[in-house]
Amino acid sequence: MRELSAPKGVSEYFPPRSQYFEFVRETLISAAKVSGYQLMELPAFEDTELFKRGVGESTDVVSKEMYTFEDRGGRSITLRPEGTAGVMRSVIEHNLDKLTLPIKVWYSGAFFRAERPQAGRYRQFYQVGIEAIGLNDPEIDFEVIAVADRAFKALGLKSYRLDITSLGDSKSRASHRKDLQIFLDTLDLDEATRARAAINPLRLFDDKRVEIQRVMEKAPLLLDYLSEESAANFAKVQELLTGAGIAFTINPRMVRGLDYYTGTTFEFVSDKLGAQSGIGGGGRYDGLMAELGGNDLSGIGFGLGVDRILLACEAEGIFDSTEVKSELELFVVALSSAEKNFVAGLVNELRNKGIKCDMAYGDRALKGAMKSADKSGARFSVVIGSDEIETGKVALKEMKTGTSKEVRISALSDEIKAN
RNA sequence: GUGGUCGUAGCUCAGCUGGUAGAGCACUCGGUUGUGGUCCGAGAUGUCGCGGGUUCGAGCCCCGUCGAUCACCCCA
Repeated sequence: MRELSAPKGVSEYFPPRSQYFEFVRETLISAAKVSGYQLMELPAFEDTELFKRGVGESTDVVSKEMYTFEDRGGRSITLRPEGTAGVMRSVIEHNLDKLTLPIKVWYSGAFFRAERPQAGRYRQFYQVGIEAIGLNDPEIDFEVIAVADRAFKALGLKSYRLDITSLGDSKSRASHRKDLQIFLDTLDLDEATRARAAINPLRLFDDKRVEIQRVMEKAPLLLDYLSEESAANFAKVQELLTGAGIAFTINPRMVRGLDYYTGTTFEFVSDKLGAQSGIGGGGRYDGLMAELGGNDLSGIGFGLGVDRILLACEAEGIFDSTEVKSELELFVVALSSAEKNFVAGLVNELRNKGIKCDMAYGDRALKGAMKSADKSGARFSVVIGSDEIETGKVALKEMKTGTSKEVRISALSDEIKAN
C-alpha cells in the first residue's frame, strides 16, 4: 500500500490519455469562442452564502454535497459545485452589466461535489460552460443550445440526444405547482418519496421506479400551464432549432437539480454511458441575478461535463479514427556521447524555430535510442555522429516509410516545415 | 448516506479441496562494427491492500479496516 494516494473520487488525466482530455476540452472551448464568448476566469472557492442563495438550499447540491470549510479568518468557504453562481457574483461585483448586453462569457475549470463516486461521477470534475446575461430572447436561447451542439458535433459524437422543455415564468410555475400538489395528495406514496415531493414536486417526474412513472403519467404537466408569452418563446426556440437542423425531443418530465432555472431548459444525454449519462445541461435563470443582489437581468447558460464527454467519445471509438496527438516532428539521436552536446544544442535551436522535437537522453545504445524515437511518435528522425558534424549533412528519416533523404543541418527546420 | 462486486508484479490477470507465487503485455540488455516498428534469447520486479484471528502451515478460511468499482439518492 502506498503511503500517499489521491483523495477519494477525483479524476486524474495523465499521458497518454491526457491528450484526449485536452482535445475534448479545447474543442468545447472553441465552440464557445467562435460564437463570440469571452473568457471569465474565476475562483474555485467562494463565500458559502453565494451557493446557498444562488443554487438554492433545498437542492441536494447545497444541502449535502458541498465541500464547505472555515478559513483562517473564520469565514465559511465552499469549493464551487457549479459555475453560474460565481459568474453572476463577479458580473455584479464588477458592474459588468453596465456594458453592452448581453454579456457573453465562457469558463472552464474544476468543480467539486462531495458525492459517492461512480462511473462518470467524480468529486472533482471538469466543466466548460457559457453564460449569456442580460437578454431574454428565444434567439439567444437557441444560440446557447447551438454552441453545445456544435461542440459535440465537432468532436464527432453521434449517440447523444437533446431534451428540451420550458419551465415557464413564475406565474406559470405557481399555478402548475398548486395543481400538481393536489394531484400528489391523491397518491399513496411512501415517506421518502413524499419528503422528496415536499422539497420539489417536479422531482417525482424523474423517479426511476416504474410504479411511480406509471402513476405520474396522469400528473398535470408544467408545459400545459405556460403563459402565452412563455409558450410563444418556447415555440420560437423550437423553430430556430429545427431550422438549424438540431434534433431535439420535448421532454415535459425533465427535471433539473438546481433551483434557479426558469423558461427554456435543456439537457444533453449520451446513450453510451452508464447511469451518469448527462453530458451537459443548462437553461434560463430569470431571478438569479436579482436574488444575488444585482440588477434584475435574465440570463441563460450551460455546463458541459468534460469528464463524461471524454468517456462518451471513448465509448464511441472517436479516438480510433481521429488524430488528436500533437505530433512530434523530429527526434534526434546522438551516435555516441561525443555528439551529445552538439545534439542538445541543435535540438534547442530547432525548438527556438518552433520545430516540435525531442532527443534521446542518457547513454542508450543506438538500437535503444531508435526505439525511443519510434515510441515518441515523431514523424522524422536523425542520427548524428562525427561524420554528420563534419559534413554538416544528415539523413532525415521518415519513420513511417523508413526512407531517408540527405539534408543539410542548417536546412533541417525549413525541410521539416515544408513537409 | 445505503447496497452489490472486487483488491496478487508498471498494466491485464491465473493461482485446483489452505502447504510460504506464476503468465501475457510493457521494461532493460543482447542476436558482432552507425538506425526503430516483426522475430529469437537473456534479465529485473512483488512485505499477494492493511490489521487481527483460526491452523503445524493462509494469496486462498473468519472478523475488522482502507481503497477501487458499479448502482441507489442526486447530478456534469
